[in-house]
Amino acid sequence: MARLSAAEAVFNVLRSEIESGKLGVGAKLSSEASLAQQYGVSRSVVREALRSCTALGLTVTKTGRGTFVVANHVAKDLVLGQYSARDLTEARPHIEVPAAGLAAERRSPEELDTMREIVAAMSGEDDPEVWVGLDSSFHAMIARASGNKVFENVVADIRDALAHQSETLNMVADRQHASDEEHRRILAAIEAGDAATARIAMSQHLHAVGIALDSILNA
Amino acid sequence: MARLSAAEAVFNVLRSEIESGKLGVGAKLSSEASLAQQYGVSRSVVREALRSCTALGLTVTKTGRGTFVVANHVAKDLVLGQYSARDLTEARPHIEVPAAGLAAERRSPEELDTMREIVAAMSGEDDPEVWVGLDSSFHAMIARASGNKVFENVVADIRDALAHQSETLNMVADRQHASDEEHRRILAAIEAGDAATARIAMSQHLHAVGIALDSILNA
DNA sequence: AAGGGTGAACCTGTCAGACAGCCGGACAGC
DNA sequence: GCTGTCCGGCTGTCTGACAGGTTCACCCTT
Repeated sequence: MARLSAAEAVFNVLRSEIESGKLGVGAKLSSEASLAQQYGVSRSVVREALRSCTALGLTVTKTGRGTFVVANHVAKDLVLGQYSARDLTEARPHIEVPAAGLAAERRSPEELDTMREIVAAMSGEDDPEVWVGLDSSFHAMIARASGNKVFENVVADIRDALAHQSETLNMVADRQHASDEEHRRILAAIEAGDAATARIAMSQHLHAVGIALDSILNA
Repeated sequence: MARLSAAEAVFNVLRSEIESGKLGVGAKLSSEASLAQQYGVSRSVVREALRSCTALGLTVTKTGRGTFVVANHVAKDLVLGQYSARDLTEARPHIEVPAAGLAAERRSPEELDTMREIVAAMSGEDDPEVWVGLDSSFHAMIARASGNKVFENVVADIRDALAHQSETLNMVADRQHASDEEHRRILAAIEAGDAATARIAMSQHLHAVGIALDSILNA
């Protein structure tokens, strides 16, 4: 590990105190002078550390008043609808298929229960908007059950994007019953701990969804 | 618009020069003293502005040497330490391999140029911290060249996670020369528009990196 | 002539001190 | 009660200084 400079050290302390929630949003930090004294460094060093926090969006500094916490964690600057339909169709198999395989191997009983509930609820659901929400939750749940936070996060991203694309709703009417059946097959494979079958079932499901999306977009 | 301080103004100028590509990845900025003179401010102000750039992951500063550009855009989504090493090793092939294939088919001449610059800069670089920054930019650039924003975003995520894991730095000494060679092979395939070879080369590269990481973690 | 060592020049990291301008609150006067 | 003024605290910026890391040309040795 590279020896860190005093400024980096102070920055790390400040960041961890802010992110740990010890300093709530809206709280005022001590003055630069007193922070300097507290950490045994000069004011210049404190100012550089505070600049780093500000650059990350954790704090804002007001002339004559002080520095205030404005966020507990580095903001996720997610632009809804930033993904095109092609982006999604193209990327999802590469992410959700292996995630389904891992989910079959690693899912906890609680996660399995949640998936069952979701699938059951979807079967009896005919409100498109509700159904889409459940569908998203199903995919997100599989990603979480994969035990891999990368998959979990990217699927959450995809879910948010889909939820805000009107094409999704248009698609539901045609695809709902077929999807329900595909979901049951995926769930069955994950219940059985059969990773290979889970991957195949997810792959087929996404393929069918992709075709349906294409046909709507090209209509 | 709030009147901005001199430090903010200098930061904005530096950031725009870096993000516009006027200062290529790997380039060295002028010294703090000459930047101060150039913008008509004191060195303290320049240092605060540089800290902001560093906090955003655009630059790294090395004692006695200078400040160097390591990325030309700000990652949207800083997720410090969110992913475990296993998460990353497991997920990366599923995302970066297809991304490399798409990049071979879709890369623009400009993107190709940037990749060449990064690879060239890496060859002559022996400072681990700078090299890691360039390596991250290379992977991020491939993801962007894939033309798929899902891949672009998730690789940016991974990049930030890796940049803040100390294991990454420990790994570099052993892997640097081998990685340079692997990067050249990936770049060559993307230059040639050969998607299959690009996928294979990226797959081998990630496999090697994964093994190196494992050996460090289990040591 | 090749090679190795050394020092000067340059760079960043940090410090102390200073002053102007902004802000909030206390306080006196109306 | 309202207002205007003043003061103490805070940030924004500057200056000058010194320590320690880095580079490279130059010189001495071999």
